[in-house]
Amino acid sequence: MTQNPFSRKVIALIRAIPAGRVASYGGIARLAGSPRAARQVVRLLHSSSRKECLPWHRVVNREGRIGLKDFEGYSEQKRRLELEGVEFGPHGRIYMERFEWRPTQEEARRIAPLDE
DNA sequence: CTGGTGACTTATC
DNA sequence: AGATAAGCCACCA
Repeated sequence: MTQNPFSRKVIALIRAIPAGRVASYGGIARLAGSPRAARQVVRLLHSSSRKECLPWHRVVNREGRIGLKDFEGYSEQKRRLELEGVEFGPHGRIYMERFEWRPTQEEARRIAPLDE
């Protein structure tokens, strides 16, 4: 399991993304208290998405585009999202203004307390 | 310790 | 819109 606070928060936050919504790597990192740690979110998705049963497909990049390459599961992620009602526009870009999950400060703190 | 790496992001052109 | 560069940070060989 992940012991350090940052990792635990990231895991908790990803788990909290509602179906039909998405979050960005940087957004999760920001909610977890480290705005610059987007690449650590990626690392955790690699190491824990399966073991922690995370809704990994709900995490995309800031532009609303899927980060995976075609041979890495791009189509599976897109399929999972579309199944949840997430809509893609031109250039495989999700309408983030409609689908990005933006919890309030209080919700975020409830999910990932700052004092761990 | 050092250097390489990544499902990123921001700034610039 | 696409390309490039630099910053980022935890992990790992």
